Amino acid sequence: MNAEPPLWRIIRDSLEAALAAGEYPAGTPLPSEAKLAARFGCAIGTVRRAVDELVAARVLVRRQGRGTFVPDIDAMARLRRDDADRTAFYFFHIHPEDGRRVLPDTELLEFRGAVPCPAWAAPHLGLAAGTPMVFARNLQRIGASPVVLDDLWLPKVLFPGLDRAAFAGRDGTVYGLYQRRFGHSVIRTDERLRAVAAPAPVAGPLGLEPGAPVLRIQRVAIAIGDRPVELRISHADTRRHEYFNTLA
Amino acid sequence: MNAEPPLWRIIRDSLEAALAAGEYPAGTPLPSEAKLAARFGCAIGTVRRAVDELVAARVLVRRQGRGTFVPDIDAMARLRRDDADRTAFYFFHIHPEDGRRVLPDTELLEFRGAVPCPAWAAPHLGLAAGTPMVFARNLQRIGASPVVLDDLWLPKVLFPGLDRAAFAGRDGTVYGLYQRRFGHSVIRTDERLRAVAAPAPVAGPLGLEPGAPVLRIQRVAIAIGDRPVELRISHADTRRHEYFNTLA
DNA sequence: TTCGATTTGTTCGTATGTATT
DNA sequence: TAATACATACGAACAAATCGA
Repeated sequence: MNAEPPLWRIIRDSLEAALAAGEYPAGTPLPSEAKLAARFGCAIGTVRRAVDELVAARVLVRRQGRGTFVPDIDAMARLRRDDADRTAFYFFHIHPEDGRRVLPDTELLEFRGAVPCPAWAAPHLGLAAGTPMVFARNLQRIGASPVVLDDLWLPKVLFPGLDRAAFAGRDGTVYGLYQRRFGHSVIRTDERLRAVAAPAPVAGPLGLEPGAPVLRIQRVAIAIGDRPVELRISHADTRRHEYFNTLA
Repeated sequence: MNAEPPLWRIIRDSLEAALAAGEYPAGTPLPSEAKLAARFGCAIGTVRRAVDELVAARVLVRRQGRGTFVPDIDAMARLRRDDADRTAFYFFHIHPEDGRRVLPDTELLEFRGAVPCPAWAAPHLGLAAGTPMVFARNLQRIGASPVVLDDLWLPKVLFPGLDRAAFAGRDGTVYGLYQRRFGHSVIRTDERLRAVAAPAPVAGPLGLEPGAPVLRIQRVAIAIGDRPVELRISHADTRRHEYFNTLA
């Protein structure tokens, strides 16, 4: 009874699996549409339909005359720093209330190369409590003032050899680091937001009174192939900044 | 030097303009792709490309064997009440922390058919301060407990004849009412979130102490044709509920 | 229930334009 | 300039879903 899925869906899933397996990292183009059509034994239009889906899901980008690529997260951020285009800021949602878009400066406050996964964090990443994790605490400044405090939890097995120097000395965003060095291209985030009274360890770095209302953001970053790669707990001071969200 | 836009984009914009002008309301199908192709003097594939874009933007939905329609907001909500599908809950982001998805029950606390637009609200809707507005205050309950307090501001000129009875006696969501009665199909929202100390008028209905941290959501709802139709200030008690957001 | 008309969904193939190297 | 790769547009055939006669 089960009708088989259309050919373009088979091709799309096949491509996504190859991308998740690490073929065609961010710099290298996929085979041309003509070659893919030959490989799959189908018309070029069918390949285009499959790629269209992956482009819509932000897994791939097309460059006319050049080829089709996994997007380079940091390259997009660099090219469009003061642009109105959303894509560069896809994962950076805290902006000044006047609507300007500015990428934050980040200071590494703490780094631990191997800590057991807390029980509360484990289910969000599909892990068992106690799994070895990398932990980092970042303070993000927009302009001069501290605005966001991030706690990052990374499954150690996905980030082999990541140490404090590599983390702090990265060139670009943490997601760029994940992509370039470990092949994890983040394409989606699931976020849960709450208003909470600032705990003391959060209030201090943000320059707030303990108990002041802060925005608590729990984010799971998901890489190509639906693999969760990072759990992040952020606390944001929203007196002069806002969390922007466009649903379209 | 300015290359003219491709044909499919011209067709897409033409269709969107027609939809924004009120042709083809939610129940009635668009002309078939073959008819549209004849009308625009192009191939059927070109029409499909244009419609593809509008489907991706959630402006249209296709039904094989039936036709292409503007989606009926309430019908989607009814069909998928306890479904995992996101679409029905596109505009309802507050959910119990356990992840269940439940549509809230709404109680109308206040309704004013004609109030001048406050100066702080005017720019968000592209209006002048003092423009006549409809104002409503809703209390949303999830399960038994009050969770969200909404203040709605609607440009009166867009909602002629809307009175308390029609507003309170609606069948379905407010966005369903906007669509069925006034032809405003909301397809996008821009939201700005902050954590604030609950003002007294908010704390009372939510059963909170004044000053407790609450999530403040400022939302502009945008209908087909990029027309802002509603400004909503919500305050949510996030002790037992969360604001969910998936970026994909 | 069956059948046919209508409409969208899938797949094929071709030709030409535009951007990049 | 030439080769390559994606973008646009055309056209055709058949499949699958829907609806009414």
